[in-house]
Amino acid sequence: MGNSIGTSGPIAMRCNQPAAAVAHYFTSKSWIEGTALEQLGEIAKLPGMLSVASFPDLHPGKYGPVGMAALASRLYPQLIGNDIGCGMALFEFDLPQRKFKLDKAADMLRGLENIRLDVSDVSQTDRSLDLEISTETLGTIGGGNHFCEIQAVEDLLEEDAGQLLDKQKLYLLVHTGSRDLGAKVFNRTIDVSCGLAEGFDPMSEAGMQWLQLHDLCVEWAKLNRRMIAQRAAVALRTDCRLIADIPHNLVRATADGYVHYKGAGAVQDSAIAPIAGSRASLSYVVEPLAAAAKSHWAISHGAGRKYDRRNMHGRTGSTRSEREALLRNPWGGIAICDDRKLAIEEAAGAYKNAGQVIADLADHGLIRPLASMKPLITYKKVSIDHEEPKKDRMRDRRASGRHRDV
DNA sequence: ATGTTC
Repeated sequence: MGNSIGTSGPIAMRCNQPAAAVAHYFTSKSWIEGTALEQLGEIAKLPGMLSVASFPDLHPGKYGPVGMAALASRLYPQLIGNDIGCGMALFEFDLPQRKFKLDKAADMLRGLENIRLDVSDVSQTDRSLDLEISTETLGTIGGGNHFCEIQAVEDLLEEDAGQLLDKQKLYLLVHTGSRDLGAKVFNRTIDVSCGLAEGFDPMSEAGMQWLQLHDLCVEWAKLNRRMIAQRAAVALRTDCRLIADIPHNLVRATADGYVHYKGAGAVQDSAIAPIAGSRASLSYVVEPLAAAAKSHWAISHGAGRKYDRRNMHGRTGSTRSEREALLRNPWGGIAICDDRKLAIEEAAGAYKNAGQVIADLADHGLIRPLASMKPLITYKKVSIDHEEPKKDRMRDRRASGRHRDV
């Protein structure tokens, strides 16, 4: 019997192949749901799986756990899912904190996604891939856990952190991905393949096709984060500068195979990386260390969910004070989210403590925490009523004829 | 995750 790894045969040697080693880069202080660990075990048994790393923000996902990096000789599109290229990007505004008025800035940000963008250099169609490139959704946040957030440095945790981050300035953390484009690619991939369970041989037609579409989504998602930062800068009448952009939903080819990052920041060649907090915990800026080579150059991407979305309904938001609390944080910051269901799903209690995530990663020598960042304005979603720009701001904004359910 | 979808 030959080794099925690297072949595209429909029957893989799932039973004969020993499970890949699974490394845990978390401590007992991080609570990990049993389902997530079971899913991790299933991933390790996939054909061609070589090594799996898991992180303290690990939690269950639809096709596998979120918060892991998996090295394999085969390609598994379902491990990446539909939001191909999703990531976190940190920008610095050329705006001193002393000039910042929370309520005024929040009002200015409300029209964020209507600010005109020049997308003329984004090709509309990729003929070789038979794919129409979305431009309407470029520069938009999306739903779920996506956001863009104005932050300020809470604490510089290392002496040299002051060279990278300025306590007087304002920052923007953008968390979003490839929107409808990635979804289109994923749905197409599911449609054309008889099943994704055994993954793709990277040299097969289907494997190469997916990887090409994937690369496009990764680029589009990165551009999307830049466009959002650009729009936020225009809204606040300032400029911004990219500090770090770390994708956490993608595949990277290496000499050893293909690393599947699922909700795990791909930090190779990055001097610093943002790790998102939640409505209840600070975000962090960290330095990935050389030891991260053993975790396939992956680290956590955020606090990690404690409760899934459905589980959150009924837990909070029933009283007026609870509803108001959904849009405030302990540092005096606010959230812009007109969608109450979304606000409940993203409530403070839905997430684990990002501080513990950071501590666990540091314990394992993967990172050096540089700074904690406090949330000032978290932009999530604005309703149709608020999408119409105010008359006196029509100059640099475009009226939207689009509609969406909220 | 998706201008989602039961």
